[in-house]
Amino acid sequence: MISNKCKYAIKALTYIARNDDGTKAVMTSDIAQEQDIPRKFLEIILRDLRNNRILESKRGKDGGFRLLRPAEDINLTEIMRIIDGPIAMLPCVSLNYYRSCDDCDEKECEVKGVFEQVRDRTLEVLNGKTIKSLTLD
Amino acid sequence: MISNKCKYAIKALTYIARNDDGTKAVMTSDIAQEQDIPRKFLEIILRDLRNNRILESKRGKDGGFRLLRPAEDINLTEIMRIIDGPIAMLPCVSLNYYRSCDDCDEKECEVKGVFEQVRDRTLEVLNGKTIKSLTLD
DNA sequence: AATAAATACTATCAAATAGATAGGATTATT
DNA sequence: AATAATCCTATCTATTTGATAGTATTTATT
Repeated sequence: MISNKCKYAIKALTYIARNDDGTKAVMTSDIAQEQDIPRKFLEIILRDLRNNRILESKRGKDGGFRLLRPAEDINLTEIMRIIDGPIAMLPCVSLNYYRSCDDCDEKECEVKGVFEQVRDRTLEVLNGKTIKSLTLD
Repeated sequence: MISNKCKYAIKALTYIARNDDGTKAVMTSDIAQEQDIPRKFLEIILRDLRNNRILESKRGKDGGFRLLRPAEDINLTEIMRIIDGPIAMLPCVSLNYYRSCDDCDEKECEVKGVFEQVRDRTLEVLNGKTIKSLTLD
């Protein structure tokens, strides 16, 4: 399961991609209202995405958020890793958040192989998905 | 991520499948020691699997656990669903634990489609894996 | 019948995570 | 100066995770 937070992040980014007309930034309150996301919680999420160089922000009146890169260059995996951490189902199989298992010898672990396959198939799908591709449905 | 509990369950079942020689049941303490799983925690897991008709148990001296069905008839998905619940990454996309989203209209949700694909690819792998297949590595 | 050895059951607990909410500080525009 | 937006810090509650403790019950053996 991905967290609600992560789903909110994806929906927010998609909304921003769709609604940035180039004239002014997209406001938290608009996103919150349109996408039905708790506003204060969304603030945290957007700040997080900004700190991770997915968004840029502008403060003060007419402030808001804007994608720092083109929507077709922002991959879903990147967002999921920022918000939720590993995509893999086992730490010992994670490409970006690898941690070894205490309880098994990785050389002969039977479970590991299965979840490497799951990871690869999952990434085959997710690597093909960008914020841009989500706006085209 | 799957829980430790779920990984323990899979490892325990694989151990039982490999070590049941037909003469006597496999004991919790042996599994715990060999697979490096906290014994009391493992008790809970095995009881859970027994209550869900994956294992049968025998109490008292020479007691222990045994698969209720052949290892090739016990699918990984079944174990994962018993221990961790849904396999899908979103409730609204789960085949066995469906729950609707409060915050989106499923008819036009852009996020849903992606995670349906992930679910399908994941199940393609997991549906092909049984406890038996894990013992053959 | 007593003993030993196993599972079954109930209760509890600590730490982490999820999912927020509150309130004020800061910045930019008008 | 007023307004409207993000930024920041702190806090909170409920749930889940990952266990541990202690006792009751059952079975095989002696």
